[in-house]
Amino acid sequence: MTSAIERPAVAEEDAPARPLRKDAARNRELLIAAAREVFARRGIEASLDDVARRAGLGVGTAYRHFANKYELLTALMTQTIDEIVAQAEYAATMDDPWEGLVTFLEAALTVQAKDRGLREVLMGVHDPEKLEQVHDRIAAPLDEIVRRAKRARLVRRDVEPSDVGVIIGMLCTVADIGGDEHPELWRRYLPLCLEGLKPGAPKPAVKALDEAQIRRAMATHKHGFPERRPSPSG
Amino acid sequence: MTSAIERPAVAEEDAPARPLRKDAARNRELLIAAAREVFARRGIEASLDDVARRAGLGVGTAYRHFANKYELLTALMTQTIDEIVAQAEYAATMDDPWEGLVTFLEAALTVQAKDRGLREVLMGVHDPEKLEQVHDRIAAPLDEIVRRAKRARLVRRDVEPSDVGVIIGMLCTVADIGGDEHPELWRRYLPLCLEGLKPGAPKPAVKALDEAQIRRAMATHKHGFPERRPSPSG
Amino acid sequence: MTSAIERPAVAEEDAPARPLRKDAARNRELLIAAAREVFARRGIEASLDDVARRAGLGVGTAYRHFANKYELLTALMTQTIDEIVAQAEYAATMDDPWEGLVTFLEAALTVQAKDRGLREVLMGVHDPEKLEQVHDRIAAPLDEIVRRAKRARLVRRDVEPSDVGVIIGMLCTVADIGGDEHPELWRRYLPLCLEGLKPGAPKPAVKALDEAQIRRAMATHKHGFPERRPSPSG
Amino acid sequence: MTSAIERPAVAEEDAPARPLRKDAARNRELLIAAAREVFARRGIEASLDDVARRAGLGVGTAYRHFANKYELLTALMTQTIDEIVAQAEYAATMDDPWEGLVTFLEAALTVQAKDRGLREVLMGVHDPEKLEQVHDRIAAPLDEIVRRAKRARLVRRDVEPSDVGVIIGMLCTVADIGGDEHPELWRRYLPLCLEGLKPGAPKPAVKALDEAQIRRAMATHKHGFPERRPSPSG
DNA sequence: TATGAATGAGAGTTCATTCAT
DNA sequence: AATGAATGAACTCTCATTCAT
Repeated sequence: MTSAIERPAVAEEDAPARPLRKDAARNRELLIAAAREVFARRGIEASLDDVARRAGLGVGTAYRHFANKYELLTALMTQTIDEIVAQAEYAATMDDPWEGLVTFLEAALTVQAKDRGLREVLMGVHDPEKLEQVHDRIAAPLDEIVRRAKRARLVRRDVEPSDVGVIIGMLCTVADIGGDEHPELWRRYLPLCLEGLKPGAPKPAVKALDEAQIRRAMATHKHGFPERRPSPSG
Repeated sequence: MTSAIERPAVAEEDAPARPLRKDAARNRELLIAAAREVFARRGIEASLDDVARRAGLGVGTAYRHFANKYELLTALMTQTIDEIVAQAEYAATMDDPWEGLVTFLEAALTVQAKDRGLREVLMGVHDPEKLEQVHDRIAAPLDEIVRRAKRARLVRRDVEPSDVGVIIGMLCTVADIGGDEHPELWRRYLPLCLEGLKPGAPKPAVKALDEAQIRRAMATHKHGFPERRPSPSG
Repeated sequence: MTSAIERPAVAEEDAPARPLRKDAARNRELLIAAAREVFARRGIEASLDDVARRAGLGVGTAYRHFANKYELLTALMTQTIDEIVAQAEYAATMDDPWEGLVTFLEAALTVQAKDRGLREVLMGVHDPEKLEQVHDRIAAPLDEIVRRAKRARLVRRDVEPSDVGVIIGMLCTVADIGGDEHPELWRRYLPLCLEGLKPGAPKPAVKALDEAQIRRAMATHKHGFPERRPSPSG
Repeated sequence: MTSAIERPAVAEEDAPARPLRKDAARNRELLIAAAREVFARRGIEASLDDVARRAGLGVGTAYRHFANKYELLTALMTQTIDEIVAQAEYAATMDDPWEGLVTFLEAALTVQAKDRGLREVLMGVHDPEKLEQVHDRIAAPLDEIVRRAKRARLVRRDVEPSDVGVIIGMLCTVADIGGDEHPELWRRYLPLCLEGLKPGAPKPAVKALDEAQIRRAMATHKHGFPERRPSPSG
């Protein structure tokens, strides 16, 4: 459940993942924690200076650990994905497949509902490679969760793993709307969404995305991240 | 359905809204169209320079028509809200209440699904006054739509107008995910959401927001738009 | 006589005014020197870009040291005010009260005559708070200078400290007129003004401003500096 | 005493001063009056758009009458100079030379004291040619005023016409300081200055500027007027 | 001729990123 | 390794000036 992130940004390419010196590792965690707080409150617009200051470190240190702001954001996401993957793996083993599905959704939302910056990053991912990794890790347990629910006739045949991802996105939006004042609002719409997956519900005319499609869809640059600009010369 | 945008930003005092010169009116439309395209593709982060360039005009012209970037965004929103309100009013009069509800949702989504910037504005606008106006105009027909559906026992008693607003938001997110490649993806999740409103579906433990709550929630500054600053000209 | 400028603009919170790094301190001085030159020559209309260029630095650096153009101007003014206050304090202790008065006027003018931007700021600053501070510091020695001259019957009874301030302003104008070509022109009009203060000279029909009045008068926004605007970063 | 300005800006070079059509002449006066009001209140920073709006005309019309903002400002000055020249001519004929001198100074100040923009322009003149014309017209009566006062031993031998000009400037500054709240403050400092001209007063060590010098000094570009910028290409 | 829409250079300011200390 | 000063491109907005209507 804790972060699996171990490589600093400076470790180019495929260095053998040498563990960080202890204080460096600590700074990395400080930065991620600070980023989470700052971005959670003010969104991804917040400046890295602010993040660094919150972490009690200099900006330079932030750049030693993360090649750029986007990398830091990605690290946040990765860390969270780690948690969600863990939850998915656990949920995939629960006795009751329905409970597994619900547990997974609740876990994912509980993590994301509190963090605006995180939601922004998760929906606006830029690095197709990174996203591939995420998908590679979540695909199996999510598949399993959905497959078991289908086998037990708890959800329709046309339901796909991508549906679960989309539903998480939808409920993130509800969390956005609810904001700090109604942090549990998404819980109203979770059963609502689940209801529509049940065998009794009509099968929608539009098909779900398959795995390749959802990968591509999410990898498409959608959210206001600037193209990597040419580095300032000075 | 017609545009509510009629006065250029320069009308400062109490000018009687004299109609624009033909070329100015055309440029205004060019700007709005360009803004829609640019913001639709790149989000509200896009610069007014880019909008003007896309319109084939100078920045100054943009500022002649809209006092600032935020006003332009608002104009876009207003125009669309007009359309949606019109749709709501129409839907509220349809013979079949269910068809009315579905028609309204489809209409709203059809408009918003294509426009990321618009969705950002609609979810993130922080001009409470403007948003009040929007709510003031949409409240009555939306109320009517929901009331009729409830009276006909097509949706549960605990369903509120705010639920419809939230569902629109959720489906906007789906549109975001679908992007240009799967522009109809949201149609898969519309029936799914509707299913959850039906009397057969379990009543969620969390209550819907009432009107005052949803107004407040949406008015809360979420998406980092700077406060309107006083002009520095003195 | 020493500079009162010690904290960089970045010290936002309650940092204990840690001394600047050596290079930063040097750049700060470069900036102030450049600002003095540029504003002295071209007035406060000159752009910060020009100031930075003259200092051989980037604009960003100017903004690291001064929150905005206005702050830089204030820093300049503060530095000079320090000098003038010191001169006033010294002049107030001179054996010969008349020599004290003249010495003070000459000192103040010598400082200001060379610097158009400074004169503009001193006459037009509209930060009432800052100006209050200036007055607070200069009031006592100036009072003393005038009081001693009056007690020694060297100037009329109706002369007020504000007269000295006004005379400085008048001579600044002469310096303006003289420009670089006649930098000492103001010295012609200094005895002229002093003559009018002597007991033999007729008492003017119009009374001098008292301290409260001159404070108000000088605090009134006269030279079009924009209000400090709230930062748009939110 | 009324304006002697008769040529529109469009009359290039030395057209034979054809009188303007009546409405054009009226617009010209409207513009100058509006400019006076606007610049008087807000200084020369005010925009031409504001001036034109105040005149009830379009900016374009302003540019038909004045080649640029600076020309308009100059027209203001010229108009005032006309008044002052007329006053000078009148004062030069008064029986009592001292009364003539005082009358002239009071008249000049009365005109200028009320108008901040005017003072800014008068001190910041740009067009050496225009200034030459002004000097050419004021020189004779001013000379006469000073000569008569000297002949009657009312002022020292070293007093020059330029001294009177400088004193006007100094008192303008007092008017600046007095602002709207103490519009008569300059009257306190007029006798003060005059006292210093009297034969009893000591002769200053620094000599007055002669006519050529003061012409040059005032023609020197001192105040924040931008170099004529290259016209925008679009 | 009069109008006011259009233009774009330029101003103040921010912030991701680099680099000297 | 850590720091934070420096950089400059980019952004929003203004206004003198031009030009189509």
